[in-house]
Amino acid sequence: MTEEEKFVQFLRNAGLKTTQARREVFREVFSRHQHFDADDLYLKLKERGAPVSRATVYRTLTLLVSSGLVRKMDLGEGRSTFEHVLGHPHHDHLICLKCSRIIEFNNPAIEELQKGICAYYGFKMLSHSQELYGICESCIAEEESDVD
Amino acid sequence: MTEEEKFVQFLRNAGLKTTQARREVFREVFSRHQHFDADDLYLKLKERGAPVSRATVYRTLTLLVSSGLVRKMDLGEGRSTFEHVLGHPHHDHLICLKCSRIIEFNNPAIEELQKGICAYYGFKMLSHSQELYGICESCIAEEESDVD
DNA sequence: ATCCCTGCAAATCGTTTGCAAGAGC
DNA sequence: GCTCTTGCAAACGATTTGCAGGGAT
Repeated sequence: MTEEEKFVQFLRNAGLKTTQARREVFREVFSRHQHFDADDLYLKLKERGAPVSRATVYRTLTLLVSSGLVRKMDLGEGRSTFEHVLGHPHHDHLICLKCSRIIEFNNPAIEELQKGICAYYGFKMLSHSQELYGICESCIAEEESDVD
Repeated sequence: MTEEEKFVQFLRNAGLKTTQARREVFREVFSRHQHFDADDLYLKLKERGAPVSRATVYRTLTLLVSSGLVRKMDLGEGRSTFEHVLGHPHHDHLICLKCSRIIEFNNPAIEELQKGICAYYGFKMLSHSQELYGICESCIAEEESDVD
């Protein structure tokens, strides 16, 4: 079953309708393989001639998150960041404070340690987020050459 | 040097003034040993008879963060969370999604692994945040007894 | 047909800011 | 006294929502 079929199925199960606007948002989300925010999506849809109101973009993103096809993250800075889940197994982020680049990483050893911490506190972990903030390799190189 | 003296010194160095309002906010922040948000502070100050406007609470929190005496965190849910640094060496959080309780933990092994990840990507880490979301021990117990 | 959806604009919420009056040095 | 501060209210930016008209089943 394709991701789009899964979404349609999700809508059907929830007694919701498969509308043109929802399809457009869906396609825009799945055409990207980087992180994005609601406004990125809104602007891209408008620019590509499939305008959907901001309200609908937000409403559809909420549905996509409920369906489990999209992940919503809070990487600081007010707005929420999203990414689709397909081909994106769980990972955490390195976030460059200069250029805002986001690098994904996955470290099973850390995940194991997290489980141990939860066990210690009798805590049942449902999800986690881990962001390392700093300066990425290319920005460091830039800083070194630039003598501004 | 006490924390308050450090704050006064910070203000002085920056050519800023040590006002009554700033002292009040400072004291309220340092009288707490849990996490809080700007509005908690605003309300507590008003209730305790040392009212300071919300604007000033926000402005002073910004100063406290710049001075390094207070840490600002984004634990999701819109508002920012703060905590003072005194006696609070670096730590991460377990956050209960039912009762909002926050448990602090510190795991040097994880920190080491993070450093390794950064080294791998040539990334210079300046700070990090790690939050494990789930259900805390007491809420689990409650769920088991309650048959609602 | 029925009920769900959409766009719009107004409403929210946390936070920031311009401005005129007031307090620190 | 000069300058930094404050409180107020308006401004903000992201997100949500009420409503009336328009589509999907």
